[in-house]
Amino acid sequence: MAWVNEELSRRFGEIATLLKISGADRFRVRAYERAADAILAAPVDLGEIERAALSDVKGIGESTAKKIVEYLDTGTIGMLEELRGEVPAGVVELTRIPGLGPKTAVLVHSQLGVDSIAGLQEAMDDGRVAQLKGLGAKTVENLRESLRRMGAKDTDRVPAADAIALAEEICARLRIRDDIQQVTYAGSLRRMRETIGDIDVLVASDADPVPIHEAFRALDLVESVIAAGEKKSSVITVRGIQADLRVVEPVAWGAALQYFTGSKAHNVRVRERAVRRGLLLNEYGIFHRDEEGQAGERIASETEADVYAAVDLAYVPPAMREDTGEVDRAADGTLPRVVEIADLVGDLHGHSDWSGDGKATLADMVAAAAAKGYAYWAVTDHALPLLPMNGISAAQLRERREAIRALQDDHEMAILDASELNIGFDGEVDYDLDVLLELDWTVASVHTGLEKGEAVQTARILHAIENPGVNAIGHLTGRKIGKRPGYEVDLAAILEACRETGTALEVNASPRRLDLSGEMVRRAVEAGVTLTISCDAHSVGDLDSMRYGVWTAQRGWATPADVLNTRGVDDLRAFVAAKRERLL
DNA sequence: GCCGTTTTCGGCCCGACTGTTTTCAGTCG
Repeated sequence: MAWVNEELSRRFGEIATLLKISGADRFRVRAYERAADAILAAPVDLGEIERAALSDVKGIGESTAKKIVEYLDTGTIGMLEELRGEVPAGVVELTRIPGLGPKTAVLVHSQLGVDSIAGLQEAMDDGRVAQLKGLGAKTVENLRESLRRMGAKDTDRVPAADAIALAEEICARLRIRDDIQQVTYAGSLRRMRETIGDIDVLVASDADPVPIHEAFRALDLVESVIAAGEKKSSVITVRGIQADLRVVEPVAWGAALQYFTGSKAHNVRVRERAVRRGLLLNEYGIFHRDEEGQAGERIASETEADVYAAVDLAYVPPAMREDTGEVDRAADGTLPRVVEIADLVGDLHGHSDWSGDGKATLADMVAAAAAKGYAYWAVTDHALPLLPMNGISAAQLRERREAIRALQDDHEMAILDASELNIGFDGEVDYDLDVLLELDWTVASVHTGLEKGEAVQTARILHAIENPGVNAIGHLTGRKIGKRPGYEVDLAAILEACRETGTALEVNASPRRLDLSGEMVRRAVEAGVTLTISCDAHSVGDLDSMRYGVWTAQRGWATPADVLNTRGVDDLRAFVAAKRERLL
């Protein structure tokens, strides 16, 4: 049976949305939103566990547990079906327009009978919307702009890979000002979510913030201004990505950074702890409350660690701030020490121009990897015959081996004689076993037949895992963020096979891939599977991507012990040898 | 609807900005 959590989470999220439009109590709405989050974050398949244990999951109470059981038994949730009957689908669609929330959606529906975006356009054109109480000409103009923008792109989120350079450019433009002490980007980009909705830039300045905001809004990267206040500016950049600026005093830097990094759900958790302690937490610091509950004396604000400590929490790395249990673990001192970039001593997936798609020579790639201070770097050029365009034959592989030997004399770093194998339709890989056993390391990946279904993909990958000459599975789902979704796999079965055989799973650090995803990393860690974090570099510049893989691994709570390339070259060779001994 | 250093009921995070208001509701993050 397939993992049921995602579908369940979607349904509870839909209940929350429909309840909100129906005007339900906001705390009840939030309870359903939290249930949806809790279900998505659960590290176990809710379809598989004891039903009595469902309400043990934080955020799932008696009522939610009942609905989960109902879904498992019947495939539907009665309450959701009823709500769908009450709220027209078109009204839900209206709330997808930025600036138009549930209140306005209900207003235009009840007063004007509008139940679609097309209907809204019409009602705006003939002036009926502007006549409604609380709405006016300016609101209509803003809604038109939102709709125009929505029509121009197919999604409101962009791959983080597309936003990173722009965010760094904005920061660099501001950093040159001498009235600015600190500047960084925060938000979902700092948490390394794989797609982002906007870029959040934070500035610390002890000067007048107004000129800083003016300068930000006047950047030539800015296409239009959405909001222009004294403390906050919002703009649309030339690439269509929204960017927000907040300017705070240097003393509030830590509190503002914590606040502005999010996630929203994480911040709510932390602020709830503050409330229970009679404190107030906002973007300016953590404060005692006076008799009226207003902010009194400031307790902490200068660093994020100070803020967490003030509510008795260990520091939480940004990538873990998603309200998936990290606050409770930070409270009782059991938050895992997640892997950091400094823990990595090697990179186990990279290409030279021996591969058809490699952009740099073996010598250049090796030199660049050595400059990172690595103990080892695996050159995993593509293989033949399964990848005709880019692969190399067994004979070329042996030729390359001579080149590696020659280079090795110049480097302390071990150059691992390795290969990225292709997983064929039946799970076979390119080289014969005797050729595989001559190699130091192999990673096997799917490059063809991406359109095939879950059963086929799972079977071919499981077969590759059983091969004693395969040491890791590369980019497990084949996704390209923002371009194509990954194919489906039975992750539970693959994790089990990896653990049984001593095969690693790769966290591909290319910002276009991030494959495994953070969620899948979490499940792999739970299952006790060994991970690798590798750049899959095709150029010298790609070797800088390691941080994205590390942050993705952090999102899945991976510790140094979970990651093979935190270990020295002897341990790495032992890992390879252990699988061969087990299966041969 | 969920939950507990406020523990089985009474609370539930916090602030900025806009537009339409004349004191604030709606939206967003």
